[in-house]
Amino acid sequence: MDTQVAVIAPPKRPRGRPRKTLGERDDGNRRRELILGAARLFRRKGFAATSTRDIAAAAGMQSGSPFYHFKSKQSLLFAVMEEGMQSAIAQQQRALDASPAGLRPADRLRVLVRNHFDVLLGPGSDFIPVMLYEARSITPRQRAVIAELQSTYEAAWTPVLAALQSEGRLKAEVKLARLLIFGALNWSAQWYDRRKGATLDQLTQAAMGLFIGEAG
Amino acid sequence: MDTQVAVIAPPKRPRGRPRKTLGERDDGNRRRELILGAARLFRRKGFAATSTRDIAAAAGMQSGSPFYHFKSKQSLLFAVMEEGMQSAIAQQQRALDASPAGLRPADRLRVLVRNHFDVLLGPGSDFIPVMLYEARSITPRQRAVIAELQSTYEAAWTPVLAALQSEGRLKAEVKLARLLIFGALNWSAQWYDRRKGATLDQLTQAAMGLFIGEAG
DNA sequence: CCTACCGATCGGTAGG
DNA sequence: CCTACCGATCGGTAGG
Repeated sequence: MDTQVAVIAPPKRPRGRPRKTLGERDDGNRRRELILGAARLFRRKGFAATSTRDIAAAAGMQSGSPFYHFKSKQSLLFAVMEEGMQSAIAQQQRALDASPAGLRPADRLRVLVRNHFDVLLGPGSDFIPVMLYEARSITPRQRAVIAELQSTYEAAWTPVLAALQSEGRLKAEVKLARLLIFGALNWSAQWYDRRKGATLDQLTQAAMGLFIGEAG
Repeated sequence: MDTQVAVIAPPKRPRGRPRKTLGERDDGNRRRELILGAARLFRRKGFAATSTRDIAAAAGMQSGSPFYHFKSKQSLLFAVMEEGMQSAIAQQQRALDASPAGLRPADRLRVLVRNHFDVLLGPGSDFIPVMLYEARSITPRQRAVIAELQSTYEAAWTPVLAALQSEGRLKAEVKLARLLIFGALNWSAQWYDRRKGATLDQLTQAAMGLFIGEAG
């Protein structure tokens, strides 16, 4: 009679994993799921308070598996930030491309502000808030990469603000104005509730009124 | 011959503790040192990434000693926030009391903005940034206490903004304007560097220009 | 407030 | 990607 070593078989894949459609490869899919889940958790609980086990569970994995895709928890955070910035840049470019050619500075600013609220508060957008609030948890080198992406994003704003200033509609130094404006917008990630209160259009209207006296 | 159990005597009080001046009691002093050190560490590294050992060491204590003064790490965080808000309220009240009686709304706003920058960016003021960025780490009940204090602080702003709006100088809904304005100001805690760049007066000027078109 | 300690949890890894 | 695990660290406590 041979000895039964494992009396109780461990449940196989206790949490449901996303089933693959026939013939569908998921090369980078699990990696994406990790990034998505991490973004959500990092935003809700903060980077330091989120365990890699939380993240693994959110993707239906075992506790050690995230390290097959990412060499460290920190590199996962960096991936969230980098991906967030890259898609924000792309989204902003699309918004600008979709707007009429001869737009006057005030209307151009409105496009940028409205799009920024989308990036920040739109559905499924935890990436940018995480980037904004967890910067101290990445290395200086990683921070430099993110800063570079931020510069690209902000580059679209500077000429618009400069034009408004020379029109006399923006009464503050451009560089400080940009910092203050981004503050006003970014802070909304802390208080905005999609389910109640203002719509993103109303928010945009209020911001435009505040910054350049554009009446509703 | 008796057995020597402890061969190497542990160093007594390896870290220098603050020496007491003759006759000076330090009833609440150590508690204050803990709060002060915690505020600095929470701001620099974040609540979750700061260990109670870090905090103890900053106050020259052993690792278990903070729990003689606070029942948990979280209650220490709450103490930082509560104390921060209470002194911010007091400081704002002093600023208002010290300003001339018949001040017009725009100048009253300037006093509030300038004082807010002081609260936020002045020397030794880690308390408010910690309160702003670690709200998710306290209990709902504690959050309610902080929210009450914030209401008191903000109460001074609402009539000023309402007056500016009816003057036509503020072109946005008062409630949204207040949220956007606090965002613009609060965000400065993320980027302002006391050692370079603008002074707090210049910051105030830029903010006034942006919000109500007050030219330099 | 210190000493000595505990149970829990954490990020990460070797080997498959 | 899972299994099984490790060393380190953490918040907190009993007893003095």
